Amino acid sequence: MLRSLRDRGLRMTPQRRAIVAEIMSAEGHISPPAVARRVQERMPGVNASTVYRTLALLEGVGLLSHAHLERGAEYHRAGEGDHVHMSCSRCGAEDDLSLEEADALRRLIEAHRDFLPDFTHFAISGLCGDCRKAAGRVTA
Amino acid sequence: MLRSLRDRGLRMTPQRRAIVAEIMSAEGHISPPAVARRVQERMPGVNASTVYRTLALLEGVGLLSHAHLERGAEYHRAGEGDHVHMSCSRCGAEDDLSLEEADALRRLIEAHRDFLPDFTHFAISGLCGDCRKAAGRVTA
DNA sequence: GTATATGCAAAGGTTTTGCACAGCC
DNA sequence: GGCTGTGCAAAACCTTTGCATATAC
Repeated sequence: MLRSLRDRGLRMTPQRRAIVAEIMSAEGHISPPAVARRVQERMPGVNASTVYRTLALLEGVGLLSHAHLERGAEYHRAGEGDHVHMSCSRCGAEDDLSLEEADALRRLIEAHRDFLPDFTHFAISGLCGDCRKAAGRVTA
Repeated sequence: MLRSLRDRGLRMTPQRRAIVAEIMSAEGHISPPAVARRVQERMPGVNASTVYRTLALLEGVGLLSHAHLERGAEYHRAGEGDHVHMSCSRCGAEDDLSLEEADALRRLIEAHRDFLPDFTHFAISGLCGDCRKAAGRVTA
């Protein structure tokens, strides 16, 4: 991944190393402010603007992607680990859908519309099993 | 709808009337700052904080819902008109999916997971037909 | 040595909050 | 008249930007 940067005439600075390390070590997604906080713990003085610029840069190169979850944009390693986020609007529980599973959704939409969906970009909101039962009791 | 408020011991003020009117007249979704701007055109002096408080209130009562689109949260009348937003990540084109169409997606997810998705809450990102062809030419 | 990256500071935008006053019921 | 709602002002966030300095290559 360092190579991706070098090939573009970009530099591998200590700050970038730290930011990359933090995102790679974070399982799943992480928000820019969270990245900033964590990086600053290990490397005080790193500025938030550097974090934002680096995240945008790494996304531009294709190393990272961002997705929109309930709390806002979150970054994650691009590629292999991609998956669809499902979050319960009632209790906040999170679950994932593999790309294989999402593929069935994709085909369904393509059958109706001339549109190629990317379900990894926005989360899918809804009710988890437990909350569904609970809500049913209250509402009905 | 005024009744929904009265029944809760809530008051129908001119500001609320204006805010409700603005959202109901807006086809589709509208962001809080946009609501504020429009309301202030007709009723100068209405404060943004009033708009935010009112939107939250109306959502709590069930009159409004908000959805997350590419540009952030947007409010819309709850109920009937609900639909799924699909937006092209390349050109920004928007298209909708009816709830009937979305129902097929729902069933698919329910078949795999114990999760009841609400596709109206987050948009679905992807490539529209035109951009898909265009992107295909470039990438492939 | 030079172009890139960073820190700093400031600004922009959205959203929230505390408080005193106004106004709906 | 009492309690809710509003305006105002301030603050809390998040994010972006301009510029001088530092530094990777």
